[in-house]
Amino acid sequence: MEDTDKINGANPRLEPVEVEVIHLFVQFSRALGQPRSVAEIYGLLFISHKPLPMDDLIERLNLSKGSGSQGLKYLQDLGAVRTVYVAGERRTHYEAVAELRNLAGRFLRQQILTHFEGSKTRLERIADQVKNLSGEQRKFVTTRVKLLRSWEKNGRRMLPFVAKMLGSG
Amino acid sequence: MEDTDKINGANPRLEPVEVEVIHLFVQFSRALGQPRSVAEIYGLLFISHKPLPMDDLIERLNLSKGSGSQGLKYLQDLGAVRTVYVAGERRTHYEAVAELRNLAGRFLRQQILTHFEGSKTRLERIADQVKNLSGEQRKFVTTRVKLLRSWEKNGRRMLPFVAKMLGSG
DNA sequence: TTTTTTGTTCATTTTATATTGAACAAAATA
DNA sequence: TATTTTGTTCAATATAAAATGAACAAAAAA
Repeated sequence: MEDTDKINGANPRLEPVEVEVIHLFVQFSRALGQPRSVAEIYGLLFISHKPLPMDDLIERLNLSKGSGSQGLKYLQDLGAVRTVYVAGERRTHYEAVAELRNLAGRFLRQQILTHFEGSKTRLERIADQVKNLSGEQRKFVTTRVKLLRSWEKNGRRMLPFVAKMLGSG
Repeated sequence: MEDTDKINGANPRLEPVEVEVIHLFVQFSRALGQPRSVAEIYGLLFISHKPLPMDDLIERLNLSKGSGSQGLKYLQDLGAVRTVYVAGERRTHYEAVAELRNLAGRFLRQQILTHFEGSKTRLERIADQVKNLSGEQRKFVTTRVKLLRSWEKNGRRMLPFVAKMLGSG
């Protein structure tokens, strides 16, 4: 008889300490807007003292093959997980990259910068359109555009800084 | 005949410059994981040189009353919008609070800290469970717990810093 | 008081996102 | 070679989040 318990129940395939660590990463993931399955995969790899193949991950976490494959690909692209060769084993094994140094930077770049892409262009377009306005409104919009510019600058200055601070652990 | 165009079409109730600014805030909102309607409301208030009542907002943005009411409440709680009394007007009017100083801090606190709440407790629980382990695994888990602790500390140190940097515009 | 205006709440619907699993491909083994 | 193992892709489905609008309440006006 197969066991189909979920993480939040009592999954005999996971030890208590593993369950707790996974929960921790799932919490993180909600704050960062990442899918739960990805957090579960990273969490389990993070706390496993030896590399695991995809099979193990999806069986112990009750994930589908698709989620496993995609989640691992995502984490690899992010640099949060790397593949490891294990002697005598055919399957590729994975382990967590636990150094925040580059990880944080890459995450911020991927999550934030891609979204901010084009904001510079759009700001310029807005600045152009100010010319079509007049009187009260023109004056006001001009001050707003200035403010937006300064926000954008501050934001850009901040990102590498945050990455550095996080990476200094 | 009523016009029902969306923001991304040509909404005659919104001037081109307003459309662009709203788009900008919608982009922000995706990066920050906030609902689009909230971004639209803030965007329109941000670029309007006089306070607007809820009616105006939902009509020009094609939002429902519910979204308008909830969005404004959310923005008020965040401190991103304040109410303004307008002489001879019965309806409450709203204007954008454009100072990032406190805003950023409150946003970070609300979005990040609430999610991290309990992470400290959970970390302690994990540290406890280490006692039940032995050998190789115990050693490894111990180092991981130390790492998690340092990450948490760095994160906490960073938040006020970020808030300050953003607020210095 | 009755009526109208203004605004809130929350069950339902819609939309966006994540997950699944079947079909497929590639590589190793028999 | 045929067969099993391992892993990917992506259309279909399930889940979570946001938006709607009807019912309701509160306050002002008639």
